[in-house]
Amino acid sequence: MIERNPRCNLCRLSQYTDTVCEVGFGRKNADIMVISRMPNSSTYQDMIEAELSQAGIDLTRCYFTSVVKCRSFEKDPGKKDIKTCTENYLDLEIERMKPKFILGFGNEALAAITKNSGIMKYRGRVSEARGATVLCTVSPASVVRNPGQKGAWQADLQLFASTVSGHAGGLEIPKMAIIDDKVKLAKLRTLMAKATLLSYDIETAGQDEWDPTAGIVSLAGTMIYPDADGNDKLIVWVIPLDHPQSPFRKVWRDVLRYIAKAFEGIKVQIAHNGKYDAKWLRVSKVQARVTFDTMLAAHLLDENRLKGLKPLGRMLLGVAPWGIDTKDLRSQPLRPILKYNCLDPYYTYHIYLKLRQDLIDQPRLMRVFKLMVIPANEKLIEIEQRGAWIDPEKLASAINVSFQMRDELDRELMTYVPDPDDPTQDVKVLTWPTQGKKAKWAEVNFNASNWMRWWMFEWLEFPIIERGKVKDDDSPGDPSLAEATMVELQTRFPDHPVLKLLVERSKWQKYCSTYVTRYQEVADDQNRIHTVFKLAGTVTGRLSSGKEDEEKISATRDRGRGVNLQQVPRDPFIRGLFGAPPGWSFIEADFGQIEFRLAVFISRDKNGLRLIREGVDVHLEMAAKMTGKPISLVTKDERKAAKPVNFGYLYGMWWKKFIETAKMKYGVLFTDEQAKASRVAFFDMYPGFVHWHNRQRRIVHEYGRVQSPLGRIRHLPDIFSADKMVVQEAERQAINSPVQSMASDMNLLGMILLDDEFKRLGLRAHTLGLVHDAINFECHNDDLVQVLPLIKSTMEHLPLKKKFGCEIDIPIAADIKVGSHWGYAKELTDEQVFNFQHYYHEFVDESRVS
DNA sequence: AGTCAGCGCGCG
DNA sequence: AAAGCGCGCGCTGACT
Repeated sequence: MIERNPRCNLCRLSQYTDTVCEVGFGRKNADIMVISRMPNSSTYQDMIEAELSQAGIDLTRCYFTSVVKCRSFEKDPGKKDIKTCTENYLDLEIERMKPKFILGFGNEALAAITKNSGIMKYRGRVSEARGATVLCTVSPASVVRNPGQKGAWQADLQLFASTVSGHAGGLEIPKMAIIDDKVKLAKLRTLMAKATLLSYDIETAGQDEWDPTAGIVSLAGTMIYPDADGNDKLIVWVIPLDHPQSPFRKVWRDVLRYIAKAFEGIKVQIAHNGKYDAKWLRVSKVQARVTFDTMLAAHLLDENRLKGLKPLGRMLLGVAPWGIDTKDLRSQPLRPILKYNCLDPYYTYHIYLKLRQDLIDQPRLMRVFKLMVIPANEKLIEIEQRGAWIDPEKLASAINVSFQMRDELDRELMTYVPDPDDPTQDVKVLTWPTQGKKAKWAEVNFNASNWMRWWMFEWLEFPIIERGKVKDDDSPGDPSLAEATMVELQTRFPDHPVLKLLVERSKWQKYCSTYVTRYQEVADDQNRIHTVFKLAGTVTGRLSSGKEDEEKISATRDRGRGVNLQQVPRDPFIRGLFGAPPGWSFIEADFGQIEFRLAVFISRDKNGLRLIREGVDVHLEMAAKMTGKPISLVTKDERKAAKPVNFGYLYGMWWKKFIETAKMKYGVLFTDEQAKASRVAFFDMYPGFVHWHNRQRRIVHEYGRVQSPLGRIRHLPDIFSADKMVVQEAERQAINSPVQSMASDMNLLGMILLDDEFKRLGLRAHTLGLVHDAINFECHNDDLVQVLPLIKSTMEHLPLKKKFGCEIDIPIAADIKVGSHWGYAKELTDEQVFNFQHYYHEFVDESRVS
């Protein structure tokens, strides 16, 4: 094959290895090439060989080689090393051997073979490159470090084996019925009316369902219906809709309306990420529902697994990835679109059969699925479609103010910037950095740019306090320009005006870029802002908020409409933009100190139970304990400083981090001794937490997973890692997860029940969104008197015992705020909530009429 | 022009 | 020896 060169010194790695330049080994005319990132240790080589044989690969057909040829434990290969080494060795090996199949391990192998980067994205995909069929997956080192990856890793290798053997897929693909004329459509509708189950999927074109140029390209289903003898029959069908080659291209909306009623009548409606499909279909007047979502079920059963339809198809059904490039479907030929559109719901149906059985085998999870996940999904469809109202006048003025503030700060800062064309004033100006290949002067840029680093640390000569990650080539990381650095510099140079200006500027810059302008870009013609809430976006069961994955792809332009409504700055300048339209009020209902309460509930700490039952402010209590003062003398700042103590130490924070948090978030300084003492004080106050932490550690070490009191499971396979740091991380997650999980499930359940009640009682109130432990509503002013007490009592008395067999023996508090706008909503006392008619005028601005 | 990692910061 | 947890996303700069 190729010669090794023991004197090779083309890259740095040769200096860090015992054996310079180990080339590949194995069969010389092999048709399978296995490429690792560097020459494998015998452990990893054994691991790979064992798995490959297990998957059915004949090892004598293989040639094993690597991207870089020097193995080093001290030094990770950098980009340059990889490039140099590949060009000189691996490229030759591939060229000479001409393998039919290539298996790559790790991101380095992926990059060397396919020029792509991002192994977590590209893993497990079969593609063509270098004249071979290629599959890449994570490296064995990564699997050992994070044992949670093992299952998916084995599935990748099995897929590779089945690709090699040519026996792809365990499912027979049935004939598809293409519904392309009126007669077939009428027949389909008749079958639909009888059907008991439908798995459906749509292909779409256009930015989102409200885009005037948007359309549903095709609708496909896999359907179960009884035949004349009452036996279940399966049919796979697809209707071409808004596509140039479709017979229905001009009447596709009518076609959907024609089948709507039959569709809506089907009892079991299955989809993968069905919220997306349902939203599109509802815009076209088909009230599609999701009674079983395979993505949500897969995620609930194992939150760590890949939950896309294709990976699930590969892992659960053993089918090879299918599909087409979904960009601009209307410019592609129709036929393959229909074919692939059919496969999605067909495979979804088979995944459904498996996952449903898995849930039946785990009744507690099934309960969470049926009582929490599926109803929440239904509510979220409506919440996302309704959107949150933003005040158009306030928004317009906020945009003006934000830009004015930022530009004014820029102008002030510019007085400290030298003129680059006037080197006479100071020779240092000659070091003004360049940018780009043509040695162009860098523009002034007060964001975290290279120019900014020069200006701060060379021109203004501030000391470098903190640096970022060390680079690949061992050069030191970039000097930090984070706010924490600025604050630290401020303590050293309190009189320097630049620091204050910069901290202020970064706030306004963020408002301009991330908030106000974005809000205006995405607001619809009713001044509503829409988000996408994901029920499978977090490992704990919390929702995440933002946009569809597809919308994230284009980086700058066409950024998609989805906005994260869980990170709206608390500053009333921003939060005050959101509200309720005239005639309506905005309500925020949040669970007070919920995570702390639940930690006490779960740990059974006696003192914690007592404090909570007595309604004591735990932060105030901690402040008193830390300062040694009686509660009445504790200042506001001291109480503020106690907050990070409670929340940090609760989840395993160490005192060093406490000092940082206290300084950064609350501007309170602590010495090492005070910090250590605060940690002691915390566990002294809540001794039960120590035992609870230990119990969680014991459970996770034994079972590799923990469960929340409502039944949600967090799998923590990393607990079996050989890396101590990884293990400890998993231990802290085992402590945090059940608490965070239960809190967010309570919030979710509260939302579901309230939304049901509003509908049942005909109250004009809607959920606008969820923020982890809070629910935001809008409510017609005339219905506030009924709605406010309903919200409070529902949230404080959730039927957890009835629904999840979990009896809570501590008080739960829902704090209610009302106002015309979120940022200005005022908190109500219990008396005000339950007798709102007497306080109406205090909280409702009647000059705002609809 | 698009992609990606790293940083930094918004929220609970 | 070293240690909160959970998210999304805009910007920069390097690269293709």
